[in-house]
Amino acid sequence: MPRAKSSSRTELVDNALKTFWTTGYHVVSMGDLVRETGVSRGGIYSDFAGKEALFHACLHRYQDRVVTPVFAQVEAEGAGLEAIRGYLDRLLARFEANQGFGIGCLVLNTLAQIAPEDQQTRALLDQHITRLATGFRNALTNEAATAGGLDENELQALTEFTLISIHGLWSFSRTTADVTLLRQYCEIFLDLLQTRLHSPQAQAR
Amino acid sequence: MPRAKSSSRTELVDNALKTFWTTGYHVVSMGDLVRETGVSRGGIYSDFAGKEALFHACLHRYQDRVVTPVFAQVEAEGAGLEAIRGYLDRLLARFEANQGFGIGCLVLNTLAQIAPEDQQTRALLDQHITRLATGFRNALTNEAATAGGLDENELQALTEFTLISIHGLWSFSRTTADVTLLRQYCEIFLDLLQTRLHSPQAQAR
DNA sequence: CTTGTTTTGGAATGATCGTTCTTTTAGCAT
DNA sequence: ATGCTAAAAGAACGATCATTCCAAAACAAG
Repeated sequence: MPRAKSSSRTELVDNALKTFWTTGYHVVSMGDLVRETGVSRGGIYSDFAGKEALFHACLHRYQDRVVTPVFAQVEAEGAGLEAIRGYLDRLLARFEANQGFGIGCLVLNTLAQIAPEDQQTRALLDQHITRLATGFRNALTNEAATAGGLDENELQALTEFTLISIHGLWSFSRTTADVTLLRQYCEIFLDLLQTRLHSPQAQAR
Repeated sequence: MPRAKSSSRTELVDNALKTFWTTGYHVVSMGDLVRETGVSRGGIYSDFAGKEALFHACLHRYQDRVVTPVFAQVEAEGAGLEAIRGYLDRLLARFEANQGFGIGCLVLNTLAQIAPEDQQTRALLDQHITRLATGFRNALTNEAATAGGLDENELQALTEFTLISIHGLWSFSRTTADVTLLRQYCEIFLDLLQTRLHSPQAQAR
């Protein structure tokens, strides 16, 4: 009969996630992971095929533990612009909770440092980005519907605009300790969405 | 009497820059650099203290060879919104010239993957971001002056907004091969700047 | 307590890293 | 041509990497 594991393996992934997130995949060594997780080399390799497999597990855990809590409301049925505002508020609160420079988003950090030939990891990152895009499109579509609706092209453009803005927010959060700047950005961004969604004539070019 | 070097060392840095840019600092090995630059290990170490010193030289070269050609017009005296539009056009043209996913900006890529304790590299990256911020503020200030002027706070907010938008553009360019999306984003972004700079009443909250 | 099984901690391993060093090659002055 | 000097090439080095393996500890069952 299998014995219960003394240290739950959810902790292993949680601690590995934190280490990968703050330090970056390539910089983290197995020795670092052993030290930070408190699990021996044998223990890690008994549950994961290797460093990369553990990292992939961390990417999934990141989705569940980090992304879902702040993003689920945007994905919810009936979500609108208020849901997007709430998402940004939660991001800003998270930025504020940390001191000093931010550590950014694990997915976007990884995207900037994976080897070009690492298709498997890239696929996982693409999944994350697709998830965000789908969520934002959901909220934007709902919001536009309350104001008479927008054509598909404009909706797609606003979805991409939102996605790119979020990329910028995460990227820039790594360079500043001043959350006020990020908050100002979010205000301008939300104003723009509000205008584009509710005053479609304003977007004529 | 010293002999003239057979292969100019500007080529060494140029080729190393390309390698670091496409592959990322930590993934690139000295063996890769030897192969990609055509310069032997001895040759590299005779000119640079090590891998990190060579990389720092590449960051400087990146400024001269990549950033300055597309950004100098924004930094020029009298630059305005047109200069920012031109900068974006040159970025988009660069995206379009490449096929497949983009490789992003060397500075922003590096920012996402340096070890937390690498203060020296971080300082170089901060210099780049400060340069961009200063350039954008220059152009935005000039442009606002033609329309009656904006207060310092609003100008600062627009500068940061521009900076964050550029971060988003570079980051997202790594995830898509469709330059049309990036172009749409730029259009919306420029519209926003135009509105904020020339219709200050629109920004009342 | 004893036995059988599982997990653990860390030594061992082969590969690869950044760096150094030695040998070979090539250029210039005499 | 010859001797001198400096650069080029890559072999060699120690350190460190991810991974494997094994002996010892910890637990469950009898």
